[in-house]
Amino acid sequence: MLELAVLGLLKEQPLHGYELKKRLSDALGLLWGVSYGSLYPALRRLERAGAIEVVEAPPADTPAAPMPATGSIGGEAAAARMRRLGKVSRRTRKAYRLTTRGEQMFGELMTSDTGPGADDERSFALKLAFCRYLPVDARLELLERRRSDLAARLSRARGSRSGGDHYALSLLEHRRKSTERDLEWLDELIATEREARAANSPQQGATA
Amino acid sequence: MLELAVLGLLKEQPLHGYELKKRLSDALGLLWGVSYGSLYPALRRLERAGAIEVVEAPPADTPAAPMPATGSIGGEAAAARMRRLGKVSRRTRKAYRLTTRGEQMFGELMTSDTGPGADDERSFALKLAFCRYLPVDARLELLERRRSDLAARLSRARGSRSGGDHYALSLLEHRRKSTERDLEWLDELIATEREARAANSPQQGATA
DNA sequence: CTCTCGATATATCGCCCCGATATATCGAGA
DNA sequence: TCTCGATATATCGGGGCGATATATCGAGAG
Repeated sequence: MLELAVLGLLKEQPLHGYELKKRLSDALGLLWGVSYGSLYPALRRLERAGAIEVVEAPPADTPAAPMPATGSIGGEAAAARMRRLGKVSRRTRKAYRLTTRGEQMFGELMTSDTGPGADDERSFALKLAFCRYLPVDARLELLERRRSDLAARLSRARGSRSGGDHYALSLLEHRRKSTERDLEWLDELIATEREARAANSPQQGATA
Repeated sequence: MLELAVLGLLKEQPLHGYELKKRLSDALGLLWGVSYGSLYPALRRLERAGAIEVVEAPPADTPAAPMPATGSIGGEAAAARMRRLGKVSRRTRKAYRLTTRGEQMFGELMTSDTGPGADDERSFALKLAFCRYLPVDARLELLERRRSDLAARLSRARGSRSGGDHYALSLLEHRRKSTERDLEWLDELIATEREARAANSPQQGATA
């Protein structure tokens, strides 16, 4: 799960742990605030698996690892000043870059079906956030698999006879409605996606 | 989290692990299917903490632990038959009973504020499921705390300017609407609760 | 000028939860 | 008889989380 998030973020550009944490908590903070206690072990796992590799980031004069000027890593000027003063500070800062193996792993994770588990929602939201990296057919498959999962859950919810007090009943009902809304939303997404596919490759309808 | 669920179920009657698992997965399975890998350690923790204690459940002729006839623990007839035949089978079956300390811990867990964390929703749903054991004021506090948490999340969601592609935007928007629905639902619950309180003790409005 | 404070940055620890798996008994039916 | 599914308890590895430790750096207070 976390692996996928990291891989997805690193597809754009190399980043170091702190920045990854911020992006996962803020930008992708739709749901889910990742902790260092999971992030750094995840980075080590990915490194061990050969999916990412360290690039020596720091002082701006290292041409080997050109970090984008878009403030993602600050402090280069300061580091340069220190070096001029004869100090070697260089606080430990490692940036990670996606390898070919990492790209491959990203693709596998994006299309793998972990089955409806506990963090269903997180998992789907994450995949949706990186949906743009998938070919159109894979996008549709992702959306439709989610749709069928939710539909199954809904019919299960409808089937179970109500046991419990007022509060439990109300919660159950609210969640049922909520799932229905989710399905409607998914249907919209699917429709949009189908239109886009039809517009981009209309010959598919004629040849197949 | 799991502790609270176990404690809550044991308030009704003593149960053994397997039955607890079933009830947590089915009856309370609104969300959340607990695994043995968490349940048995949780039982051990609770036992260590003195919140629950083992009652020797099995063969129906043990008057010390009168299990309710409501099929929660089956197999007594079979066990009796075996005993008649001279066999001592007695497959290991331990039922757990809530202690006074356990009742106390339940109260603490129900009213404690873990703050908006990851399993926000689970936690609230769980507390709502056992809401009936709380005094009315505590119920209202529970509902209102949840309301303020959701309201905070909503305003945060509204505040963050949209960054991301079509999919991320759509997801964000959908989740925003979803939270709004949740708030409406909570408001209904709160209103109902207030009416109930007013009906049960109308003098409160006059004396205070 | 110094001192502290908050942001930057990496890393680890213990705890909880989960899925998978092992083990064993028992009733029902092939 | 033999297998299958339900009953029942337990453990293992691994991931995620909150808390915490450590260290540097820029900025503002005194």
